Amino acid sequence: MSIYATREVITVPSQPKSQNDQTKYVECDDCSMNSVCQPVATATQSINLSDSYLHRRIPTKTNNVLFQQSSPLTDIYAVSSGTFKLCQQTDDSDENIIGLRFPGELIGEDALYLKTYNYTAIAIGDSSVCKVSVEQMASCGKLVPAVQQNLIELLSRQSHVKQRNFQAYIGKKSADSLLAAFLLNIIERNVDYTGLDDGIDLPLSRNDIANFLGLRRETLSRVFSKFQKEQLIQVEGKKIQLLEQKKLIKLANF
Amino acid sequence: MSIYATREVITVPSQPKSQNDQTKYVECDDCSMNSVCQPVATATQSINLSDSYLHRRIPTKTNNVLFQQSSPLTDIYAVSSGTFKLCQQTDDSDENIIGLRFPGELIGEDALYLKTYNYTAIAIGDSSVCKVSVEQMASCGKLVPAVQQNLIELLSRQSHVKQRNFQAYIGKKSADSLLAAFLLNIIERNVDYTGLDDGIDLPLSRNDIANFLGLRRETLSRVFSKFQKEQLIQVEGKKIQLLEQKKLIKLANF
DNA sequence: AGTTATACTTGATCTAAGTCAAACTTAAAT
DNA sequence: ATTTAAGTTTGACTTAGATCAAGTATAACT
Repeated sequence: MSIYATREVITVPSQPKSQNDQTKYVECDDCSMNSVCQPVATATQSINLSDSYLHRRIPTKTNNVLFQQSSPLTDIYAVSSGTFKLCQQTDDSDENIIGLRFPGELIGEDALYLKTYNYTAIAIGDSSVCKVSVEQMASCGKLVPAVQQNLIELLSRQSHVKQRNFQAYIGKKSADSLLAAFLLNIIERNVDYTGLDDGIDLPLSRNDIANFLGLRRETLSRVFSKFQKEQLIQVEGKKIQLLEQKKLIKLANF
Repeated sequence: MSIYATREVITVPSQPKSQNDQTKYVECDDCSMNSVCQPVATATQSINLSDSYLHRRIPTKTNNVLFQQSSPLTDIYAVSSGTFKLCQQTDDSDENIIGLRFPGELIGEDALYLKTYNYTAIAIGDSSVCKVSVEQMASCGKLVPAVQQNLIELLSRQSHVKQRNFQAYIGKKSADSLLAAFLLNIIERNVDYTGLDDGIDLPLSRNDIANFLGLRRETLSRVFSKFQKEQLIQVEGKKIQLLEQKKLIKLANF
């Protein structure tokens, strides 16, 4: 019944394939989905259940779509490298970015309740994802309670990430505090999963960032310029370094 | 080991106790936590496991604290009537409202991952909650996989609520759109759980609403006045009726 | 390379929200 | 019931961000 029944499972090693591959993958140990990926020990045996419902590190090119809004739930995903944007179409046919997902974070888990996806998920920059078949995992869960226990922790973790995201932006209105909060939120989420603590490599355009934060691109541009002039950040194309995290935290009034 | 081991279980009927009790309780059928509250059928028996880990409809007076930020996780809660605010202390010792919870919604579920609560939960107006002991539910879960399956759905549902909340405010900056989004978000959440579709009875002060939305109380007051003059809403004290939902939706640019 | 399109930045005005101050309204206290 | 305090609304002025417009940089195309 699963539409993936005949598709080959892509197995990729935990470390980058070659020394030329500069892609920063999240370590499996640091990934949200880890708890449902690892071999599960039962009373009598330790088996790698995950192979039966898991596709690891599927390469996903820029602008590839993981799933479309309103389509029925089949899989939930974890980002293993790159970035994804979650979009909804507005009435005036503008694309609206309603969330971002970074390595180690889940995509589509809220559809477990809804049964259909509530947004379209699109790769920005070349990325990769791990994918679990909901149907197949459910079967395994009936056999092995630990799989379910792990899924519970995973969902709670994602719930916490969402709470943090919400807190980051609610109640902030000035352009300075919004951008500071945005940069810190991204850093925070990347520290959790990749260990980097002051560098961002974000393939989002200024336009998309402005759209997401509810600012005009001109205003965002001015704040970027100001932050650079004040030596709070250092920008080289899409790479952003935070030079003065403490001052940014003050600006974001965390 | 549970600190609640000696506390009496409060059992309250699903309907209000007397005809004088005007409190609007969420119906158990409509509650987030329903899936872990109802009797669970196993192969050989149908038992009401819930009594062993569940306290139903505990009355909670205004300003009562469910738990303090940073204290260790013991229970997760569902609001059965009233409203709760989730707060964090800022460095300058201001109270910061970082979320609201309405009947049928969960509180503290993100601590399943964290193991400690990440905010302080306070009743605004007389309220009541249902409470599950995490430790005791976990034991039951090992015996009865259905308990865990239900918890998974519950967490996914809450994840969806949080996504909707985030979407409601992200990218909105004008005072008009923020207030419209706020009112619609609350109505939406109350429709899900109580079936009312255009009335709000919100014990939050204007000051708290302004704080939450990142507006000044003067600005919020002006927008309230404007919305009333334009016949979009009707206000009587803490009761708010939405007269023109379509216009409000346009304002909130949903 | 040179052209065209797209993305980003900077400047000059205008408008919406912040700030400060005072009046009014509702709730609490004696 | 009267006083006091807390919450809310309205007005006058200032400031931050939107808007409109032009310019520069970067990427894509032939």
